[in-house]
Amino acid sequence: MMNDKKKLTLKDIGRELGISVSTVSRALKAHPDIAEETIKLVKEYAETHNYVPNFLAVNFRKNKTFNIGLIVPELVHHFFSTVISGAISEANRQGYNLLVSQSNDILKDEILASRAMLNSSVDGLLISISNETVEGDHLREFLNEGKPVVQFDKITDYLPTPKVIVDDFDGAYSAVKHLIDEGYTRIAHIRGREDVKNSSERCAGYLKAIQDHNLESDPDWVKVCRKISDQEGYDFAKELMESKNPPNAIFCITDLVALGVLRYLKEKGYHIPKDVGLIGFSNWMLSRVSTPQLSTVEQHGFQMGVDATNLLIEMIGNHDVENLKTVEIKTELVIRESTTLSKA
Amino acid sequence: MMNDKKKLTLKDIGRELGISVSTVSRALKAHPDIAEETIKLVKEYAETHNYVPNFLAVNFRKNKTFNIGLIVPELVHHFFSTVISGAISEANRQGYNLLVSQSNDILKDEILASRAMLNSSVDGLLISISNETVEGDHLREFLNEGKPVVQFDKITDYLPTPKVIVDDFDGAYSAVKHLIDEGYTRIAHIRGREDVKNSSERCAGYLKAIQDHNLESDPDWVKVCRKISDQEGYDFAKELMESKNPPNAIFCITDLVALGVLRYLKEKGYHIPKDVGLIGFSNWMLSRVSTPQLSTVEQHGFQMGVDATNLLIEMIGNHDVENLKTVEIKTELVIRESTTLSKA
DNA sequence: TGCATTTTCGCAATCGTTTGCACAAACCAT
DNA sequence: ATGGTTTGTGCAAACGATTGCGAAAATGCA
Repeated sequence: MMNDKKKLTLKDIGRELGISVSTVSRALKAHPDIAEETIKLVKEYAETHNYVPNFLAVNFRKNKTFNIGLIVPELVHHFFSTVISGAISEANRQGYNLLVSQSNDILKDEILASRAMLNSSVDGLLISISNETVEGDHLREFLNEGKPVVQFDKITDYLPTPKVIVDDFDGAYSAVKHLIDEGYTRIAHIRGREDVKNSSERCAGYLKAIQDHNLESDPDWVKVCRKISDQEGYDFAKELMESKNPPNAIFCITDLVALGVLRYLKEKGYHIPKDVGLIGFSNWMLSRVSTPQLSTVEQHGFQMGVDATNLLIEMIGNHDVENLKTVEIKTELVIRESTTLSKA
Repeated sequence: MMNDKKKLTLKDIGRELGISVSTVSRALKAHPDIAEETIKLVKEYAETHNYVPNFLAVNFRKNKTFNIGLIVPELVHHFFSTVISGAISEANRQGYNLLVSQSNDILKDEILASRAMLNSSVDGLLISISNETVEGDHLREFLNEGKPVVQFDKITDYLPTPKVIVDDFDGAYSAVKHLIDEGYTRIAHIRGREDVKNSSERCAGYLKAIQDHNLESDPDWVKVCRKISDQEGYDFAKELMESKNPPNAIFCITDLVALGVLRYLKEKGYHIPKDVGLIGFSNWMLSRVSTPQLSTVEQHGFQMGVDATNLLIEMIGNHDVENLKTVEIKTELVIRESTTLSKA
């Protein structure tokens, strides 16, 4: 019994009340031109008869959808889902809905997803680009139609849009500084691909911290992950520890990789944090429930989602404002068991 | 330099080509009434001038948005984000976009989210209800407007909608049977709240397996989590193992809880799987990267997202079809180190 | 050649809401 | 009373695409 009852329209109300459609429309938004009396009459009728505007018509008329698009490389990912959570929260608060899609880190998929969103007429786009995205012509299409784009986390500087990013450099620096403060002297880093900005920033922060404290550094102590998997962590840990010059602490690009490292170290009987210090990045749930619990760097993903959404909605409002601001979100060191040598 | 160039409309094309709007419209969809020649002409013009229909207008006219709403209790959750991933994939494949929102397991938020979606005019809704949802009047509003709803995972039988669920009973049964096959005889269960269907189903499967194999059972072996946290797992493990009648295997409602159990057991020096067998549910990434790796039950969340979306889109097509089918997705046992006593 | 089809296209209404403008009624001041 | 302002309302166009219907042009057949 699909109850396909026709929805009430302005025309219906006008007919019933013996007034014109335009008056009804204006009365409902309490336009100053309309008599108080009429406004009350209309509003009451609308209320009791449960009038709800046809948003398809409104959107069409206003050329606005109150929908925002969001594209991430991967949805099933602690950090990104946290960002999305923040974006939804803020979008809803401001009366917007969020359309979500993912690129699987494949450019072709990202283009498809963005086209689908452009078509479905979102008012703006939040995007964390795929590893394969460089030029981003598909994103320019948004700008060409006057629809704002805000990049977050994984960004490209090729596109003239505002950006919301984590201060990766600083986060990495303080993670490594923490290791140093705890007394570790031979610190390795398992990083991500060179062409991904976040991973380069973190690596730079790592190097700077080492340098600032005049610690030994060894090119062989920097390993490059391609897939950011725990298995890579395991394998690189093996490589590092079996080398002629093994480190006594490892800073990993992300918690998952650190967990792989942890697995290797425990398997070989190393004591953590006594023999080897270990710190990750991102503060996934993983890091809190592992044994020992992993020290890590909180990225405030929720806040990133909120900020990016805010920026975007602001731009949707002021169409003509050229906004190229970059918001940098400060990280926060989360110290747990895997690095607290001083208390071990 | 917001490039607010007006988009090309049918009217523009008609004017340029000296034909009427209606002919242009029909030509673009190769209507049989239109001459081949005209069709080619129009299509070529549209192509080279990059015509793209104004979907706001189309949607308004057709009273359809090609958007689907999806609401889950929690977005930052391995299982749910996996389901969403499947839903997005299938929705996009069929030309739909997915609007995502979350209820935080709070009824009030769920109502807000569903209203927002109803307003923004989705064509249908996928929902996994919050723990607080019982009657679901806010979901009836969808049905009343002729918009189909499909429930998945966390469902209520009060609503006349199709459902896609995991065969929790069977999954739990086979998990426990696996423990039994491995030689465990005293099996405890840490379950979820009684008023949540999934957790009751799993508990029922557990009990049935125990009973079918004539194993000892003890009411004190069934513990009830309220928040499904790892800390609860830790605490209940302590309770269980310190009791007068400690079990030698534990089946947990979810991997996270199992991880808490694992933490306790390792802390107290129990060997897993030799001293105590441990199996979780859901196959989160957590379970694969813990030490020892956790046995668990794969729920095929991605498939659930795909199936639910499929069902919904089918119903959007056939508005009048009364579809109350329930799709039950089979689970799959994932055997890892934490239960393989026979090989330990 | 004349009439009946068929082919091809345009007119105009429609979806529901918004909004510029005109206009009538009511008011005020001179 | 006259002219001018204020107040309240309605008319009609507009947004862009779709579609039923009618009509002109082209074709077929006798």
